[in-house]
Amino acid sequence: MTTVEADDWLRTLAKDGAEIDRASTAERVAGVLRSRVLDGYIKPGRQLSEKALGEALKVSRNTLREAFRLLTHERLLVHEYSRGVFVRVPGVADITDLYAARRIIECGALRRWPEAGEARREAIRESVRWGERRAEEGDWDGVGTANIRFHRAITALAGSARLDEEVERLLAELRLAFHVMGDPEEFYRDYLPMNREIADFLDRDETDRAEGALLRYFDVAEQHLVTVLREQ
Amino acid sequence: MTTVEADDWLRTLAKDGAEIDRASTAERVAGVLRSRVLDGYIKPGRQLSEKALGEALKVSRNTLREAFRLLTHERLLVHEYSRGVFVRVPGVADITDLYAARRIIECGALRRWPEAGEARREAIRESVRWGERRAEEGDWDGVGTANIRFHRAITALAGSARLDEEVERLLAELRLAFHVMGDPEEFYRDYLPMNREIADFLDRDETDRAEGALLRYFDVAEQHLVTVLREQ
DNA sequence: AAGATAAGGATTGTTCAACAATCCTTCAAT
DNA sequence: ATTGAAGGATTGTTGAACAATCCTTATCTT
Repeated sequence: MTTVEADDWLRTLAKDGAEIDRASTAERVAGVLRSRVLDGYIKPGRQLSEKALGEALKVSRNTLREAFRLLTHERLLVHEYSRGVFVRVPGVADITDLYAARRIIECGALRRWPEAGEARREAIRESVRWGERRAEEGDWDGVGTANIRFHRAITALAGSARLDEEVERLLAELRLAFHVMGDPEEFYRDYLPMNREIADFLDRDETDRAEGALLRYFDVAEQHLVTVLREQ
Repeated sequence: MTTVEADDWLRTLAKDGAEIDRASTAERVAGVLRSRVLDGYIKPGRQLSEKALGEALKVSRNTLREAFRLLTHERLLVHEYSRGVFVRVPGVADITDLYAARRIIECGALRRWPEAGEARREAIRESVRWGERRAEEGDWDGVGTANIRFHRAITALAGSARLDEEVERLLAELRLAFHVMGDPEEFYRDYLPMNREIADFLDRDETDRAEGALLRYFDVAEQHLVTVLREQ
């Protein structure tokens, strides 16, 4: 190991550390809240009181308000004038809209399979294999994560960072819906074989049939969510 | 005019007024800044000083910071730790990504033409007619606005509010690029006939040919923007 | 002349306290 | 049961203060 090599990895590490330290407190708070909302610790409908949260997180109300503003654009929180900030409760209309958007984006991206590079293609296959392994071990959280990775990988076929970002937002909102509906295990179990079907069609370059299968997935998933939400 | 009817229009009017008054100062400031950035009054690259802007708009620095947080997610502003907030300067990579995203979304939405309602179809036609009238009167700002309406109308074929919102963001970012490049008159003049072509294909239900024309528009427009930005 | 270092000034990031505005809850009157 | 008033809690905004960071300028060294 020469000095030049040592300099390289040290420089990389120093750069990573610098990026971490340069996040403002408001951004850090937003990150903590985002995680807590997405993992279901803070449930949909819950009010985020400035006073209580400011004391708990030991930050000032102004800093907290900045963090809230960062999160409302992600549609995870709803800001109501004079009433406060709440975790969004997705309704049936939200689900319908989310799936309408996903159909356009993900089916459009899927059509890019013929010109996609091998890394992007492999990401789709790997997410399916990973989900199947998780299912064999009964790790349903892992299956859910694999499903998200599958859909991210489809979107990534388009090669647009902005599209990836928007799909992240859509998927995050869908996670709120899961928290409303409770245990999503049977949700994921049924759809893993559909992901396998889509990936197999793609591997045979049968893009039209893959798109048809993806649309069927969206139809079934949406119907399932809408039905469950209607029962709440 | 019966009392029932009178109650209806009064109630509607009172509701409109209530919505207007319930915007917080931070949101109002964000709206003012958004408009100023989009119409090019505040140019890409300009720093928005909290001190100067707070004095000019007669709001406190804390309120201004909230407004900034609202705008950074729209990708109009860039927030740099300890250095301040700047109007984003789009580069070539941004343009490439913007058009990659638009190809997926707008072409995907265009495919929904066969099942679209008449109102949505008419919005596309009307935006083209409107642009042609603006061009006859030499109103190039109006032509630019009509072009934006055309693309909004295409997106609206998908019937998703979230998609509409995302395309608004993409189009807003593109307007920043126009401000970098200067007078966009010749940009719009050349593309008005392409919009007409697309609308005519749609009216004949030749959706594939319309999509082909839309892709050609994206290719030419992107190339034009990239070329001009490279010269700056 | 070019590069490095230090100092000073300006701006940003955060906190705190205060007050106004608004909402929500409770209680009393009808 | 409904309405109105009062009180309490929370949100929205302001301004001052201080710490942290960056940028500019001046000085020193090579």
